[in-house]
Amino acid sequence: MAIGTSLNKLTKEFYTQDVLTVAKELLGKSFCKVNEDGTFLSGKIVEVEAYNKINDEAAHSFKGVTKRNEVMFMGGGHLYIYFIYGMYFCANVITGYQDSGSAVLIRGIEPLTGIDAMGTNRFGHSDLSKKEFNNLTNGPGKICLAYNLSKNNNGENLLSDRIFISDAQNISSQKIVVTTRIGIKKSVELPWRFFIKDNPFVSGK
DNA sequence: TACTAGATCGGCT
DNA sequence: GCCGATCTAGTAG
Repeated sequence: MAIGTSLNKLTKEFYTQDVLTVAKELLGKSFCKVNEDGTFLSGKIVEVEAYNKINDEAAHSFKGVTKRNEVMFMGGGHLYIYFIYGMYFCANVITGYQDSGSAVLIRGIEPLTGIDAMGTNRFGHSDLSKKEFNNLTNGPGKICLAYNLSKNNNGENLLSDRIFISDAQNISSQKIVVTTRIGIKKSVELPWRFFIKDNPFVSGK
């Protein structure tokens, strides 16, 4: 908890902004988790995608509240974690006010601290090869494995001292690349994927 | 490097 | 029943 309180944690006001604003401004910030044994996991967010209830058929919230997506309507600053393809989890940051149904999917992270623990979570061992290190957190499913995030963490509050995001200098707009989103079939034309140019932990190509 | 298929299961039609 | 906001291992070139 000392760690959580000493860092410059993002506030409720940050998360209640518009989903596209939050998505862009999350780039460069540190996604942090404190394990029960005190291990501090953190990494720089380098790739995100925005999802929105309005005009976005790819969003889980598009058709309204269900048991599965109810966290998306709980208001900015919550963590929405869902199960996909029978074996993986994906982590999203909820944005906007209550009932917004908008979220930012974390797709790429550059590991900073707790790398040994992340390696053990993902590959069963630390002391990673270069190849393993480069594949540690460059994708949404990989991030959840490395941070050991699962259904249990669905709905957690990012204003807590166990899982949170700490502030950092904004990435200059010249270093932010905007493209369409990956891996979806609907609303594919929306340019709502943002990543840091030339960063090796961006997923895909 | 590039493409293909397989793993595996909860949510929704 | 069907299919997905994924990842890996395998094969071919």
